[in-house]
Amino acid sequence: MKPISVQRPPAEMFHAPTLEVAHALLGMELHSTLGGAYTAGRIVEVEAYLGSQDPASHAYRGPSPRTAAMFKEGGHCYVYFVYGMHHCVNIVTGPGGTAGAVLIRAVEPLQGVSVMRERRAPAPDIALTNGPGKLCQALAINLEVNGEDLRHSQRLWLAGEPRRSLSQVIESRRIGITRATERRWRFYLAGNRYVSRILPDDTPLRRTTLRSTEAG
DNA sequence: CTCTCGATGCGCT
DNA sequence: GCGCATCGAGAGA
Repeated sequence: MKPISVQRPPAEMFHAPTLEVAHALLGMELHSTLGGAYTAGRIVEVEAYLGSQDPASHAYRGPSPRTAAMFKEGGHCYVYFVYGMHHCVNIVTGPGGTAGAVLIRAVEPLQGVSVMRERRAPAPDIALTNGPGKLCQALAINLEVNGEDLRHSQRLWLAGEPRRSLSQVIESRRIGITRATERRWRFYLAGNRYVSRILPDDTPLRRTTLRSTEAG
């Protein structure tokens, strides 16, 4: 069994710029007691959505009943229902009134794998949590916890230390959207088995500072 | 492996 | 009506 963290991250991490929160979440853990069982997974793939500055964001045109949770303070979650059958979960970023969010696209199972198998049957183990809809099913995440404060919740919460090194992070274009596809705001852990998709033009994340010339 | 397509509910134009 | 931050099955390379 892989080690599980019990410590919640500092609440300040959710007030960093959304892209930084997306990076920091990689490697952290998402824990759930929803559906009458304890399940948890390590976050291995995320996408950033920058609210009013991002045509691909559900919040681009401002708040609506559906997207109200995105406008909460950083550290809450935004859960939505899509394609008539799937749920997806986001970590909200920034101060209240703004709508940054980080979609959790894949986790690596850490706890409650047998329960995940029951919930996801007949999927093979590799497909338990390697997609945004799949992981919500495995962790029993649904609209019941839309808007939950993950900083204090006993039903759904984050654990572990925010990531600092970006050396194992791959940058990619976002999956399944039709707008703003040129913005490479999908990030995942290099080599991780549970990443949902590898695209031909994926590249290691480049540092944006201290970099005056192209790579040699 | 890749591509295509149907399922299925709901928010928005 | 249209389209959707998806998934799984099936066909073909």
